[in-house]
Amino acid sequence: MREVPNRRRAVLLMGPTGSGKSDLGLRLAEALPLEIVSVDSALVYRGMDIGTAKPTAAMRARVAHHLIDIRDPAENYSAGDFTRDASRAMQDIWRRGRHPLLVGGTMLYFHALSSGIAELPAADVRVRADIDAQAAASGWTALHRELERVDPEAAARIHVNDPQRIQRALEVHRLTGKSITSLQQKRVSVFADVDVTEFAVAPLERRDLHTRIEMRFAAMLEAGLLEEVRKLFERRDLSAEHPSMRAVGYRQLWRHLAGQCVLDEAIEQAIAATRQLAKRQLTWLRRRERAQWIDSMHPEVARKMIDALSEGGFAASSDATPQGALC
RNA sequence: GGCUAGGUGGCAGAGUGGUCAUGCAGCGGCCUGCAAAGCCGCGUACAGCGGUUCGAUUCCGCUCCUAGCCU
Repeated sequence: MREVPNRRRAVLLMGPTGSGKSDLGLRLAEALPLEIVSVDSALVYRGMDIGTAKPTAAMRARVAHHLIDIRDPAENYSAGDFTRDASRAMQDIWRRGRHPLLVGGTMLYFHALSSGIAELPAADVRVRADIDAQAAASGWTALHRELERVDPEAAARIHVNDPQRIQRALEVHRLTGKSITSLQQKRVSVFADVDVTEFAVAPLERRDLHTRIEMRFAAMLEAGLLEEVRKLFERRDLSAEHPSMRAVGYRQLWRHLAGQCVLDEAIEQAIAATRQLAKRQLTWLRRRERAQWIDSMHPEVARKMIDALSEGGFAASSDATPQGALC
């Protein structure tokens, strides 16, 4: 008698860049009735494969992956877009009688899913251009003062040197006439009625993570990352300002292609930027009280996780080969 | 062996007789529609040993080390 959970479940697999979570996700999904939902702000872009360590076509043929290659690099993607796309993907998966395995390192997206995200207006190019022009003319301090008038609470928590957030708060106010603080009050978690299991995977030692990051970037270059970036660089409609081109690795190699630094410098900076990204991801991870920490350097991580999930009521996938779960 | 110029925190690089360089890296943190983004915070460093001085990273001497030149 196989247990058929009537409650909707979801498994979260979170980890810093280079922790090996994609491979791990694949193994879990092959052993259990799971489909992968990518939680990654860079994997959404088509044509950005090597530098994002995107799961290969072969991997994606073995297990269903969602929210990968859904945007052109010239387009923008946001936490709001993600939340909408992810809920839809999860609904579909549940409808198929399976469970979503959310794998990734974009911690704001996980946060939006768990804590919910308010219904705010999307970014508005015109309003942003206006604000930028104002900033250029009178400085961000003046805009921060303006925010103080319309939304003192936001002004109190947003630092004067944080243009990105000052702009967003002002933008929302100009678009709605209401303060972002008041609008952010009501938010609904996508996981309100879902049984969520959270895993945080990372090497126990920071040194190990740094070594992996360095080796992985070298491998990416070997695999043709510079050529991949060059293709994007040569597109007339992309610039260094595009969010996609601000991604780690792409940004630094773009600078090199633009003649702003030599290749060695770009490489060094890209690796440092990756380490910094991983550090920020770990800061988010430490705050997730419900996460079970898994040492990604341990040889049997996959086995342990599958066991943990099976004990938690996940039925083994009937078409899964046992070996796939072992190593 | 002699002469000259230097030795500043992990690296780069200013400076001063008695509060603080700074940048990069690193570490900690923040985080609600650009998040692989944006932002905040954190370092008795002044080669060693003596001396002068109320006080020395800063002045003097010696030692060691480095670079260049000379024999």
